[in-house]
Amino acid sequence: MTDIVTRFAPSPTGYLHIGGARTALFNWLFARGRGGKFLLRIEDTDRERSTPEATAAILQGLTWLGLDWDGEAVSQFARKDRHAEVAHDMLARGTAYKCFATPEEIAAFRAEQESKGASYAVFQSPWRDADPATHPDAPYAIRMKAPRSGQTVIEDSVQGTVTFGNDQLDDMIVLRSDGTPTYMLAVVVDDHDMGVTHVIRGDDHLNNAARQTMVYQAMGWAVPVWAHIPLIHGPDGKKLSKRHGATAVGDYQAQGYPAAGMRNYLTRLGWASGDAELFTSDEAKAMFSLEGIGRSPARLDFKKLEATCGWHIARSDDAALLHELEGYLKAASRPALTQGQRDLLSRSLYCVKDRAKTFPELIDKAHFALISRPVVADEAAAKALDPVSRGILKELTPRLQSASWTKADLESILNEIAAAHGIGFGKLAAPLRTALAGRTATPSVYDMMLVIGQDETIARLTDAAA
RNA sequence: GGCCCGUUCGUCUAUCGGUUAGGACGUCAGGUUUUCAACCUGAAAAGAGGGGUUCGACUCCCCUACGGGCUGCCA
Repeated sequence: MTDIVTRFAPSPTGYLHIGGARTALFNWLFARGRGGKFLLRIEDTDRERSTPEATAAILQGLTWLGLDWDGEAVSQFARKDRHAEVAHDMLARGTAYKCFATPEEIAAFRAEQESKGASYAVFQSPWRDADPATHPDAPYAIRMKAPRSGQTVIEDSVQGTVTFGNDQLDDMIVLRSDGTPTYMLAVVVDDHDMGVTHVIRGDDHLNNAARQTMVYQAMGWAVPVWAHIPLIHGPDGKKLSKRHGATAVGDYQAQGYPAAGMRNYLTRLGWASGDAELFTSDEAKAMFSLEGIGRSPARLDFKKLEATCGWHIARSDDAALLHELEGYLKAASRPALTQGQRDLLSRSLYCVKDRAKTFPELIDKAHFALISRPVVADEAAAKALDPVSRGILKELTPRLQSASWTKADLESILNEIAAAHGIGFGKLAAPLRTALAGRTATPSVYDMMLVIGQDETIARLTDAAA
């Protein structure tokens, strides 16, 4: 069994799309779960549309998601000489030919076919069987000499056996008249040279697989295992677009979704292994297989994404969580934490992290720890502070001065006060909550007091009682 | 137009000829509770339509409908 080699091959024409990220994830899971290699290749042969900024954005997106690749990212453009070499090799083998047809001639051919109402218009170059010597000095493109009859069969791990009639496939150009390779050639040459054994990519490439198979055959190379995965759709079932909101992985980071949750959610989108729903990346690597990939496009469901992320946040190590949260603040262009906030937030994580689904939510739950006096109460919280409750707070303060500041001690003091006034604990907790956080929805009053400490607690209660 | 792919609860999915069609998110109803969450229990909720094949089809075949992809000297 040869070692498994997968790759992710985006074109750097924009940010890393969420669908592309999932494709990368599947390749990563498959390779990493089987001791194989996961390679990265930037398909930058289209010089017009490729930008270094897009390349940087893609690498950044993969890095944030935690999808590490082996070796350096390969630039497809840098390999253009090798591509040309293979094209000429095909020429020498007689599996390709020089075509002098101009784009105008080809366009005219298509227009004519269309006007005749032909069901399909596969361009048949007159140069396929002509002697190139009759037209020696003109620029030419190199076209694949594809079989005109019979069929080409794709054995796809996801889609099954897919058969194409060769009469549907034209003699595609492998090397343009300016000497640059087309995608169809470059992708095959690179995958072969890089030793790629499994091509896992979007099913928009399924048709291409047939033509690419012809290149493999023309060169006598082993065809890789294909796995064409369905694309991701928006919540409305339509093709994912800007209109649906977040389509770039960077958007998800900026919205505060944790990377582990994104990986888990994206793994389950279009793939399943029994009833497994929530798992770590190590578990995912162990479970992942091509057989588990679904055949129909999946829709994005933000509610489920959030639920998944909440599970991961709750289980995160505090230090790692804090670190990632700070990465979120930066990505979202929010102010960084002060050292004091960092400490308080760190101390409060235990009582807020199992309540938050995203980082902004986590920060909101930890509001009581991040604010400083004077605590400003919102409208609903302010209602809990009436003359009676202020009196109780006043009475409570001296008791807290001498408390040992453990949960048990605080509990007995508060229960005692509540009992003394013949009120339920809830009646006492409300004004406390207002005094400590200025809000009606907070962690437990004990946790808040323990996190902010004795001095700060007493100061806030004194403020509120005044 | 041609070729190719797809279609199970609202959503993600399990099922690989025989199940009361299972799980998860969401929704709804209870419970727990110092608030909000979290958590626990329960409920409603699905095989696109039509033909076959078979003792028996969600599962296999065909047709239709709907959705998607490809059809470039883009990737």
